[in-house]
Amino acid sequence: MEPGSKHFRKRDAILAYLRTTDQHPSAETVYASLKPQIPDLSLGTVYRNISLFKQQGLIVSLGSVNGVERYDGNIDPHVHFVCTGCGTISDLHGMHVPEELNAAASREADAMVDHCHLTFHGRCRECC
Amino acid sequence: MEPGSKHFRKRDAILAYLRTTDQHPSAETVYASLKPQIPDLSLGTVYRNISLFKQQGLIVSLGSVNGVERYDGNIDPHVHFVCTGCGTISDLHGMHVPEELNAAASREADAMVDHCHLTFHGRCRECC
DNA sequence: TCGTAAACGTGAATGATTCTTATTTACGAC
DNA sequence: GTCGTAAATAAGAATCATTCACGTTTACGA
Repeated sequence: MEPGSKHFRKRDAILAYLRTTDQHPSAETVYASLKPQIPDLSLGTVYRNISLFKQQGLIVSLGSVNGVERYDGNIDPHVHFVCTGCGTISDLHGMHVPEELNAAASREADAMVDHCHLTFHGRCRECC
Repeated sequence: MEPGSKHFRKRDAILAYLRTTDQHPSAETVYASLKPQIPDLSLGTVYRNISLFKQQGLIVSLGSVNGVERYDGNIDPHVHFVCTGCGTISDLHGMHVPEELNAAASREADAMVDHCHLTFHGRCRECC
């Protein structure tokens, strides 16, 4: 938002939160995290804006873990690890999917591929 | 089931269907596909058995597409393409995630990785 | 000050999935 | 064969994440 404007206050807070955290939160988590600072925030607003950000490509969905969709405000491609015990998602910045695989996938699928997700699943140290 | 036994009739039909198709169906799709042959099949049975198969490692979940979970009866690791238009999931048998990446991920995540999913997203020829 | 459109809060609606409960089924012991 | 038991099931209610509908608030420009 423009400085001094109160327009889009909540929308911006939601996006800022998603961009700041590395927790890959759910909508509920975003809501719970912002509620103390923004007492009149509603869950509907969180869902509405998250869905807007997704459309605009400002955030990405990481899919659902235990039936709850998770989001990432860091849109440059990276690899994830999901703990099947506690549901924690963490970034694996040390690994990369070679860009050229997208082209290979396009060819094999006979489709227009625009991105891919590489996700490892297992149990973190705390969960086993 | 043992030959000659009628025990586990529906359970086996569900597993057989999942192993036979390459459609990566949802629970609803499994139900609709088997209903004609098994008129007294119920959706609850499909969900119950799918959840059992998942636990036992007989099938894998591919995550949700448009809010609906999808399953694969082919449990050896392979790559998928998901069309964001029509929701079709197809196999990319020509591509592989090198086994040794699991070890690298274990190391970086400090966790016990047991499998990974590589999924490309885009639009199939019919959808654009 | 007024009009307008975007953003929002609230609560109802939706829909996939899970749970509950009573029923059916197969099989072993007698 | 009959009875007891445990697994599998059908049916429908319940749950819960997400979306929708609608009336209200807010900011800004005319």
